[in-house]
Amino acid sequence: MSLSEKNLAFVMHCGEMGSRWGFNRTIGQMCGLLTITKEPMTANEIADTLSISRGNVSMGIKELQSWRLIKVHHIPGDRKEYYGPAGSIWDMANRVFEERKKREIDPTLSLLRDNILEEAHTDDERFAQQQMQEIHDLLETVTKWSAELQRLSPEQLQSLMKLGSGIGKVLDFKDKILKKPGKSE
Amino acid sequence: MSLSEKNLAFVMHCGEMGSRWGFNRTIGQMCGLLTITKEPMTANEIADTLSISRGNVSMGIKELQSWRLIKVHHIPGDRKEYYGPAGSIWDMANRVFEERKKREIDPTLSLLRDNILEEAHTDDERFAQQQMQEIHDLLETVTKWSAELQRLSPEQLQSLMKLGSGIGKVLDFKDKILKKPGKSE
DNA sequence: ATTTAATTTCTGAAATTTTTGAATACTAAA
DNA sequence: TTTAGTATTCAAAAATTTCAGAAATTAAAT
Repeated sequence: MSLSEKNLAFVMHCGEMGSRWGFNRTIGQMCGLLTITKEPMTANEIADTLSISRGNVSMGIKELQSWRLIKVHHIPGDRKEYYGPAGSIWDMANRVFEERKKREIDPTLSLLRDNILEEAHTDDERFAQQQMQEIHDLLETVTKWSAELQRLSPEQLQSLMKLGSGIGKVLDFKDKILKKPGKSE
Repeated sequence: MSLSEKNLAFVMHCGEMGSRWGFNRTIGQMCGLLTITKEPMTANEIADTLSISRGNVSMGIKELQSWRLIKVHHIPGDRKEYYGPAGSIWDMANRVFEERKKREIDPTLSLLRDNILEEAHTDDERFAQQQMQEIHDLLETVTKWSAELQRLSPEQLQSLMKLGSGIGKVLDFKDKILKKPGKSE
């Protein structure tokens, strides 16, 4: 199992970006490799292709599964496990996004909630609390919004994405349109 | 300069989240501290408050400045530098987002572009290239979109964010409304 | 110019993270 | 039950990152 020069370059790039994307080098490489490889690969093939230890691959697989980025395939009469991407590119991006939200936003949101509930005593605390409130509100909006996006049908999403600079126009219309009953929130 | 228990908890939390947010513990703490502290602080105050070395603070400041998250204040007749947040919470979130895009997406986008330009020779390469094309298109859409969002006025953004589940409805209307001329892309 | 106050850079030590590879566990077939 | 093929675990080694503190630098004040 050896990669063409270009494909190798891509896989290595994934490794280098790995840590920025939330995992480590090896896992980034594995993810990249499985994404551009047509047929699912065995753990040993992965290890050989990337020149890393078998144990490392095993850990990497576990991690990628916890991100729900890869899935296992089986071939009848063969007891090896074959790994491939868990879905489309779009699916994978969504998973990464979701998982990162869980790790990067949710814990902070929860801490902020607790903190905001308590009463501020000093002036310093009052100012701090205001700031925390703002952070909280911002994170909550983002959270709600991403949940909203995930709820849209693929067509709607497509439509929204393609909107581009049209978004401003549509927003302006929105006010006129949504003059239905009263409160909605 | 000592922090109340609650504020300390927040600052330490920022430290723990630091690496997930793209910097390291110390820098996370510094960022949190400066954000909830009303008055700008000197490097020494920061070092004392967080019990870290003066040199470390200096490096942290440089890093936070490269993220454009803090700015310097001067007090007439005082040659120390005072550091405070570079803008509102919203501004800061934007900066982090922007900066991370620059670090996490742009390099990949550029690699993918190069890769896609070349011609695929083998079947494996063809498949790989298809996948890369998809990743590329996705990242480009995200990029364009975030640029679009940044172009909106704060009011429009507010409006968009508050939309929540209304987004679906608005999208449906959009098709009817935008039945202007023909192509828009 | 010299002194003084401040900031920045640098180095190696410490802490943390990643990786390996041998030992162990698992599982299906013989 | 045993064996063979496979996957997983985990302690130790390697690599990387972070950090304190000293030395160097810069800039203001005298």
